[in-house]
Amino acid sequence: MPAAEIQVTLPDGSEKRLAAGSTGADLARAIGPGLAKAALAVRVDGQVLDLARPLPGDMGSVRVAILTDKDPQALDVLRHSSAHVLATAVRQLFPHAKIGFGPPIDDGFYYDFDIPTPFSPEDLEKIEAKMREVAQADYPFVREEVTREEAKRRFADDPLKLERIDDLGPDEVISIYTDGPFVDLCRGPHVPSTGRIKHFKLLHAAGAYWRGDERRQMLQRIYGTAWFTKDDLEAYLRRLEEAKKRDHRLLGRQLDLFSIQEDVGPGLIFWHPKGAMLQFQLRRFIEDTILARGYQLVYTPNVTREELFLRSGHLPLYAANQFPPMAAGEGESETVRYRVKPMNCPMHILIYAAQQRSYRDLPLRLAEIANVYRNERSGTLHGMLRVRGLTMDDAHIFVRPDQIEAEIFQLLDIVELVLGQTFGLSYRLDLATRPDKKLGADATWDQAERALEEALKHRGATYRIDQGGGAFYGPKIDVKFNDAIGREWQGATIQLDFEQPESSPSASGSSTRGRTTGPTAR
RNA sequence: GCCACCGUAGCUCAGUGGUAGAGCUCUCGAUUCGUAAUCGAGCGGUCGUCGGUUCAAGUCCGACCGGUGGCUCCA
Repeated sequence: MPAAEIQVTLPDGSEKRLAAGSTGADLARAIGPGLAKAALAVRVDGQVLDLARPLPGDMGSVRVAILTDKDPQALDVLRHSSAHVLATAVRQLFPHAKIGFGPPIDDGFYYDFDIPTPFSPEDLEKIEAKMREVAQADYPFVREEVTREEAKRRFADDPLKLERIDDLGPDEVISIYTDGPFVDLCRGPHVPSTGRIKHFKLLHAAGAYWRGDERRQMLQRIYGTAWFTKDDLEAYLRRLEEAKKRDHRLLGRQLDLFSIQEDVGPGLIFWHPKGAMLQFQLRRFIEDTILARGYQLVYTPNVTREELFLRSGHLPLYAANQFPPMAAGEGESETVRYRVKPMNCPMHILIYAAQQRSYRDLPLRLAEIANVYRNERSGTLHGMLRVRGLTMDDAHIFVRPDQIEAEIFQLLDIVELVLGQTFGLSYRLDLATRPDKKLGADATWDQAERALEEALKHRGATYRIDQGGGAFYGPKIDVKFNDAIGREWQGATIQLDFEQPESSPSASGSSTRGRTTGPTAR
């Protein structure tokens, strides 16, 4: 027996009674005509829903907020709806385009299309013009719930959507949204109609693998941005312009700090005198910082017999990122393969293992500001922020299990001192857990992941879980920050490794290795 | 690596297959009240590289090198 009335509690604590089956729009109207006009969506017990959805009436009083353009959550809704308008326009101009995903993102939205010929800049202009027509037409966003069979029938010509439908769990509600001529499989919510979307701009097109998987087909992605007011849109576009002026690649040239020479190769940095002085000062600062915290400096070779990286487990799993081997003659006729080092771990472990160690020696903190070379994929290179040759502030700490937490605390302190206090960067912590390609037993991973998470929790740090983002030898805490253009980069990383000490000939089985990489980049 | 776009003077960029250009910088000169940009002149280019098409290629085609944006912030 459904209740004849539903009771809602508004954000200001007041309560309202509505007839059963009333929608968010009904509630807004009941509160006032101004709000009814400004309303975009509702938030019911924390969940954002379409204005046209009936409010749930079967669980007593619900907390309901009417979302307007004042609410940041409403901006996501607007952008999600903008993505649908984009797809609506593309389908009008390119009826054969198959649709992928079209979510809201920070500062905007995108939509992926499977289309034989990629979009040209002129296409984007036409699409944006068509989007304005779609917005002007003020099509309502109509939601319906369908069965799995019905959904498959409706999207029979859209293989990407069919794949998505197959991935939906048996209990999930399948909803589709229609705006004018366009129908999309979509979770929602959306603004009431396309007319609410007024201030937007398409930014650029780019290739993007279906589901981010490079083994799958390449789709054509269109990025755009959308805002509630013209001022917001213009301010955003201005911000992009300003950010361009602060691009380190531009400043590097203007201030004569560094260059990259085609004769030498991509991702390899030449530090000019002024830039080198900056690096010199930074190194001194880092060295002072870590020496004061019980780290000991070491220096190790830049090349090594390949054997070392075989033993450490790097080669099978990391070879794609290492430069190919070079040969050197040794002895009478023998040729031995050498590798440039991409990281220092095996080297530092050799120093640790060079003599008998007692648990009394722990923690042993070995640090090196080292040049390493990695064969990064050409498409990922970017100025000084993604390179093939870099100088890393790298340390390996050999610890007993009961010392792990204290060391992680100190590492996070160093991160805060350098990134936060010294450079004023706001950064984020990610706990990256075991990847598919990995060494070691699950029990070891359980232990390592738990140790990192405990340290984060005890410190009261906020962090996110990066599922499967760990290194092949252990989980890690990644420190990420944004550059002047708003792009995100990985700075420091704190990693736990139970494996390499074990596979190393004389390292103690009870020791564990922590490792940190600082922000010194080259 | 993959997709798109781009590569012309030190920098920013124009340049329907037919004799390589502009602004800024720089050098010199003039002028001045000219507060880094007043006026004039000059310097500066195998048009990324290699090959092809053509009577003729910066322009069209191919390969390569390099750069820019992007490659799950999941229906």
